Order: sequence, then structure tokens, then C-alpha cells
Amino acid sequence: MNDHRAGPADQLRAVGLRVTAPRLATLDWLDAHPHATAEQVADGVRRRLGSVSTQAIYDVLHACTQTGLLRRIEPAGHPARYETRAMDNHHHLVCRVCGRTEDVDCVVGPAPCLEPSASEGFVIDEAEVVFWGYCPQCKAARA
Amino acid sequence: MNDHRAGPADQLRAVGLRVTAPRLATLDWLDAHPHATAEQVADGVRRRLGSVSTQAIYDVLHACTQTGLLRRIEPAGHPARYETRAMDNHHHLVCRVCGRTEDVDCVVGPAPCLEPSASEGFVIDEAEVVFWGYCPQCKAARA
DNA sequence: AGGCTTTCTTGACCGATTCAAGAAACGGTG
DNA sequence: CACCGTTTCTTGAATCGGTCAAGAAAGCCT
Repeated sequence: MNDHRAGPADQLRAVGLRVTAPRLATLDWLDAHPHATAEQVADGVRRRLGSVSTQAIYDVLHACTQTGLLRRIEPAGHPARYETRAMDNHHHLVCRVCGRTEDVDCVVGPAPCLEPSASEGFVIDEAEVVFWGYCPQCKAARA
Repeated sequence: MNDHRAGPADQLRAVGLRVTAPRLATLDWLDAHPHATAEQVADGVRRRLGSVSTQAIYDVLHACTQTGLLRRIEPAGHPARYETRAMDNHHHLVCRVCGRTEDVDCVVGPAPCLEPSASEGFVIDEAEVVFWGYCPQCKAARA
């Protein structure tokens, strides 16, 4: 009834998507490897299923993103990354060099910087916060 | 001595870049048309100078971004945009449909959401905030 | 099991941007 | 003020991440 702690198959059914091997493998892989790129997901899924087309991976990621099962993050200058933590709007910490991405929970209480001063007639529905910096590895590599 | 209110030529000299027609035209155009894409900059520059290679535009934008004369914004799913307001870290309001971008001054006092809760060993040097929504035109078009 | 619809495979294609080589232009110097 | 070395611009090809399109295969409702 609820999709809290529901397996990937139930999650898919809950949003009206068919249950297929590429989709299950993608959701499983992303649960274990958050913030993976499409290419990394493809690698992981193929390791489990054998041959799967690149297009299928993109289709799966797209379908799951649109239905809210996945969240897509697109850090400037890096390929898009995906994560299963899609419902809460937490933020991200991104390495400028390698693109490594980590979760950051909301900083200033529940709703962070939402509500800008002047909105120019825009209808705003999301405030995205990205912290930019250098991960430990890349920081060490440039010294 | 200071580059406050200095013309584009002085700004270029101040950061050690040669003064060339494509650079002056680019900075002028962006002063008048903030948040323009590379293509829009190319159009504007060509309107003033005649033929200028696309690569030259990218080189100019790159050089000026690296030296701090320009700031590059890269909204997910849209081509990069550039602006001359590079020094203060204000934020942006982006239309999901057309990519139109507007400035938003800092919301919660001077330093907004900087300093995340857990930083995973990262060295953080910037907090980027993007407000996503629909501009008046695109909002009207989908009704 | 049948049949409609969704999803996957294959392969071409795309936009935005970058790389690489040589020609042209800037600007400090004699 | 002409020279020369370095920076910048031109030309043309290439790259990356991702999308489009058509048909084959598979899911799932009855």
C-alpha cells in the first residue's frame, strides 16, 4: 500500500511502470551506488544482466526520473548523476575536478533558502543548492 | 588603479589579457545583455564587428571567465550563460522551459546557505543556489 | 493463451563545446 | 616606429553526453 521500504518491483508498479530486468537492476544498482552516472549505471547493470543497450539505460533513467523514483542531478561541466533518494530535497556537494557527489542534508532548518527576494514574475517550484569544492583525493592530487 | 567603473579595455589589461575587438565587443554585449548564451554573444559581437569565428567567441568567454571578468552559469539542460556581474555571489532564477535566467540577490543575509552540515572531507569554496520555475511567458504558453 | 501496449535493440544523429594547426594581431622593446 | 615573441583568432575536424526513430521483443491484462 505504501512504497516505504517497498522493493524496486513494487515501486515500479506503484508509478505505473512495467517491471523489467533492466529497471530492477538499475534501481538496485543506484540504491547501492548513489550519484552514479549513466555510464556507471550501464556498467553495473551489464555486470548483472549481461548485454543491455545504452539506450535502454537512458530510457530507464528517464522513465524513473519522470515518475519520481529517481532524481537526476546535473552538475555544471559533468555528466548527469542519478540517485534513489528522490523525495526529500536534500542538497549536494560536488568535486570540481572529478565530479564526485555527496549528499548534504538541509542546512538551515527544513526549507533552506527558498523564497528569493524578487521573483520577476516567475513561478518558482524548487531551490537547488550545490556546494562546490574539492574531494579529498583530488585535493591531494593537486598538491 | 581600481577596476571599479573601469571600461572593458582597462578591465582586460588589469587581468593581463590583451585588448582585442572581439573581447571588447563581448564584454560590452554582456553588460547590456546579461545571461546570454555563447550563441547569443556571437550574434551580438558579429552584429558589431562583422565576421568573428565561433571559436574566438568561446576563447574570449573562456579567458574572461578564468580571469574573473565573467561568470559562467550552466543551468542543467540548457547551454551555458555568461554575465559580467562576477564578483558578488548572487544567485539565479532559471526558467525550466526556455532557460531564461534572472539575478536573485542573496536571500538570507550576506552568506546564505554556506557551510553544509557534513562535508565528507571536501574543501568547499562556493555555494551555488538556483531557483527553478517558469517564466511568465512559458507559464502562459502552457495554459 | 491472445493481443495491445510498453519497453528494448540497433544505428543514425544532434547540439554544445573543445582540440589542433597555422595565420594574424597585440604590445613591449630597441 | 618597426621588430619580434607571444597571445589570440581562423579554419576545420572531432568529441562527449545524450536523443531520435524504427522495428523486434517482452510485460501484463483478460
